[in-house]
Amino acid sequence: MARPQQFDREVVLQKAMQLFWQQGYAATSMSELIAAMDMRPGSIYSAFENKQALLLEVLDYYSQQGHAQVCLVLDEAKSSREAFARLLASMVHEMTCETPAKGCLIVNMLLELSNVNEEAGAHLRRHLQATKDLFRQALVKADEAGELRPGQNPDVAAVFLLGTVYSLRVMGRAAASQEEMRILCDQSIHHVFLNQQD
Amino acid sequence: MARPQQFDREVVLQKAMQLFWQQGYAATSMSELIAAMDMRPGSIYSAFENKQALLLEVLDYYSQQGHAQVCLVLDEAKSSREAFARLLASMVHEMTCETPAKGCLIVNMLLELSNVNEEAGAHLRRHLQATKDLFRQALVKADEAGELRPGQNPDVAAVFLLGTVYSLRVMGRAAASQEEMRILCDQSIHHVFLNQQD
DNA sequence: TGATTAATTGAACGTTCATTCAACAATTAT
DNA sequence: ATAATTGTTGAATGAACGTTCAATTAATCA
Repeated sequence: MARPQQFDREVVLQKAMQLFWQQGYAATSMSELIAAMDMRPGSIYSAFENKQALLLEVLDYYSQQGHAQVCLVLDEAKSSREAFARLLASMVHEMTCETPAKGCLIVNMLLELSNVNEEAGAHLRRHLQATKDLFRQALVKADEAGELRPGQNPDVAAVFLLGTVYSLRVMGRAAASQEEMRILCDQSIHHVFLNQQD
Repeated sequence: MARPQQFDREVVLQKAMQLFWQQGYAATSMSELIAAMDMRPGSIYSAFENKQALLLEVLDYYSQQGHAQVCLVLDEAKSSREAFARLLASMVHEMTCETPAKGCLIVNMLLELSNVNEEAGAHLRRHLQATKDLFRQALVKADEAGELRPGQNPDVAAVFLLGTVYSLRVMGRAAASQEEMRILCDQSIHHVFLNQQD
């Protein structure tokens, strides 16, 4: 028995996410958010509390989507090597299909905010830890299936592959070429996994 | 025949650098710079033009110091393997000796600014390209000395090792452990270089 | 010593920022 | 219809931002 919301929460969250992703947190003003979300100040503040809370909800939304994407790719491939190769390749595509590249919202915000915004920093580190756990989980199976190179183990490989992801995220913002990124991915995959014919 | 400057340009640049490094560009206000540099607004503006120009000079200063440090380490070690191992180890130390870790000014600023500050972005990409060139140059010698693993070459290895540096920079801000960083470094060095006994 | 030059000072400027709120609109329940 | 409830609106708010500038200070030179 009241007036219904005119906006779709997920749609306006995506609009806000695009801006934060492209420009960063501090460089995105409420005026720009108001324009992009097509909402008036009062509506935004009644729906999201304030700019900080809006950011946190955007981060959670991105995080959830990211993890779903990772799980999907890791689960449907027929080997761990192929799974991680596809995951890295999709990131290379993501880092190069737009100019200028937006990079990764999480890594961008980690480097912009982790020292000046404790709450955001905690969200971001939690996400990265969860991603590492997903990697590790997939690599335990890979190890049991004998897919890992001698000297590798799930813990080491998870650190190494997450590091490769970080590299790609930075290279994206550095405007590195697709070729360089592919080289890095190939090297990393080759370092962790046995060749398929083995 | 005029009043001499009261401040040492390098000293106040370092003060400004510390703030930008710790907090980022947007999160560092002129008020904070005024306090840290112990200069009044007019002095800062007459010496550095404005906040943007101050940043660019800080970036150039950091860049110059960074390259000097890289050259030093790469030149004085008795093998390329040891040179890069020491370089990465010093970065691990840099990423973990302070809490919260400041990371790397260049990578921090790249992820905060490259999409919203064209001039800063250009400076940052130029620095990263120069670093890659330094790496490549050292790796050409390593290749000639037969230090590289089969399948490696200076171009590929430079991309890979610069990627490792990016990983460390992000891990620093993610509050990763020294142990994780050491694992990543060991893996990368082992991937690129032959074992010393070979 | 007085003139000249340059550096320093700090109050003040206009702008933009994130945020608030009273008035208004749209829906449901009675 | 009317009351009750909630969402929307947009002008207004105070604070903080980067920046400016007239006045002052400190040095050199004639």
